[in-house]
Formats: sequence, structure tokens, C-alpha cells
Amino acid sequence: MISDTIRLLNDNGLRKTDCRLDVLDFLLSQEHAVTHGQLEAEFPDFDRVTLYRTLSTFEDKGIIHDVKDGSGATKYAVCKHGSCSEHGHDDEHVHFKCIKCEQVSCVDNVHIPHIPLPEGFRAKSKNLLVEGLCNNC
Amino acid sequence: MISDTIRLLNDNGLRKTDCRLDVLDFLLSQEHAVTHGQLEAEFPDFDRVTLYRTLSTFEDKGIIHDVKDGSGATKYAVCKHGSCSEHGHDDEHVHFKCIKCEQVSCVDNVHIPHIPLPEGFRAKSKNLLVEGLCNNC
DNA sequence: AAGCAATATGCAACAGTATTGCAATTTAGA
DNA sequence: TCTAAATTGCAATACTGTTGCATATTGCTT
Repeated sequence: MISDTIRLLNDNGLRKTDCRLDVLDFLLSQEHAVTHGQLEAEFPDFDRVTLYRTLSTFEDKGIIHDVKDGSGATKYAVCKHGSCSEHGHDDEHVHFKCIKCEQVSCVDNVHIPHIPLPEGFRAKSKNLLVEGLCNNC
Repeated sequence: MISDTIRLLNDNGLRKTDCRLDVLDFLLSQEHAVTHGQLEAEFPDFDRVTLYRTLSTFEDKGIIHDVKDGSGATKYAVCKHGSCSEHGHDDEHVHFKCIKCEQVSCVDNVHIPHIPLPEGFRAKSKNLLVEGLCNNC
């Protein structure tokens, strides 16, 4: 729904430009994390730099978060449950990457247990990438 | 010790070239994961492509593994305890990245517990990146 | 609805990471 | 010492991402 998109932009004090509306609408419709390259293919009329800046803006506001899945290109997905904002992102992310179709999705509601670190080390955030086969592969 | 280096190359059926000897010796001496760029600075006489290929060869043989820490450049560290080989790497890696000094190190002897995945998903490997402050920062 | 200041966009240029093809060199073994 | 196979260096190229700046658009004010 385009109204979700508009509300998200309004709530975050962002101007409603063509690029932001289209990109955010698209991101909200995706089941999997998407790369800048996919956005470029989806929206050839927007400049690639504008797409980069749009992603960056959304990330700064806590609307989306990035996923580093080791593929070389950063992927992005919409943040859920309002656990992120411009004041900081959720400090715990679990992502699943299928080794066959290479799709990446967020695994929600999973708590990563305490990891014993060497003396003097203090953890601030944790990022877990689980790789395997998804339900379609 | 250079003899550890030579033994590793021999055990993996790799020719003892200048580049491999120097790079592997260097990698064995490092506490933290290193990037290709660091190797380039350390060994300006070897071509950058050769360094890439050397890293790739070591990785294929299970001598080193890569660490994607989100910095843009892949880092590499020597595999411990012989849990890796050319038949496959250890399926569980925990790495710590200091948010201040940006050094990355392997956290050994930590088992990542079972992560509940949605119906139909099967995990093959897990990669956990913990970020925080190290004992020097 | 016209004007204005702040913001966003498009374009060009550039930086860093990584890969490929190919000719020349080096290695390990006969 | 000779040779085949493996390795290296070089050139070219692709991909990801960033920066500066002029132009266009947005949202607000009048």
C-alpha cells in the first residue's frame, strides 16, 4: 500500500520525492533483502547515485538495515517492529542466506545467546549469517 | 618459523614459491585477520593479482579462511586446529571486530547454539560477527 | 498561486576491491 | 639439464560505492 510508504516518510520527516516513494514502496513489497543493483534494474530512470543516497537516507532513519552476506554487494531490507530508528539500529540481526537461490531473508524473534569473549572484550552488537537451504530449494 | 610454512605448503601439495612462502609466513605471524591491501603494502614486489591468487589458493586448501567484516575489504586469517581442508571449511565461525581499532580476530572454542529457523529451512553453516571494544580499546 | 530557502537529484569523475586472459617465467621431477 | 605443468606479471576490465557541483524539486510562507 502506498499509504504505508507515505506514512513512513512523513513519520521520519523525509520529503516525498518520486524516488523515495517508488523505492520504499518496492522495498516494503519484498520478501528478501535487495541490492542496489536490483534497484537499478527495477528503476532505470533514477540515477544510480540517487539510489545509493536514498538507501543511505532510509538506513540513517532506521527504516531499512543492511545485510552483508558476503556476496560483495550490500543488501537491504525493511526493519520490522519499530526496533530501529535514527537513534540506532537493533543491535542483533540474524539473516539466512540460501546457498542455492542466494536469497537472503531476516530471521526474526531469535535471540543470539551470550558469547563468551576473551578477557577485556566487550560486545556491542551481533550479526549472525546462517547459510543453508531455504524452503524452496 | 619458516618450517611451519614449508610443512603447510608440502602437506597441501603446493609448490614453494617466493610469494607463497612469504605470504604464508606473514599470515602465520599475525594476531588479526589481514586484508589483501595490507599484503600489498607488506610485499610491494609481488603483483597484486598474484597476492589475490595466493590468498585464493590458500583458501581453497583450507589453510586460511575469509572474514567479511563489512569494511568493504575481505580479511583473511589462518585456520586453526586442522578443522578445515580442501574438502571444506569449518561450518562455524565467530569473529570479533573492534569498533575502535577495527582489528578483527577469530574467537575460538565457541559453539553457536541451534537457531530456530522457519519450517523447511536447513542450516549448513553459521557465521557470527560480534562487534564491540577489544581489550586494548 | 507565486516566491523562496532548503533539500534532493543528475551527471561526471574518481577510488577501492576483485577478476580474467595471456605471454613469460619458475618449479618440481624425470 | 631438460621438460611439462604450474605460477607469475601485466594489461585490461567489471563492479561497488563515494564526492563535488550545478540544476531541479519540495514544502513552506506569504
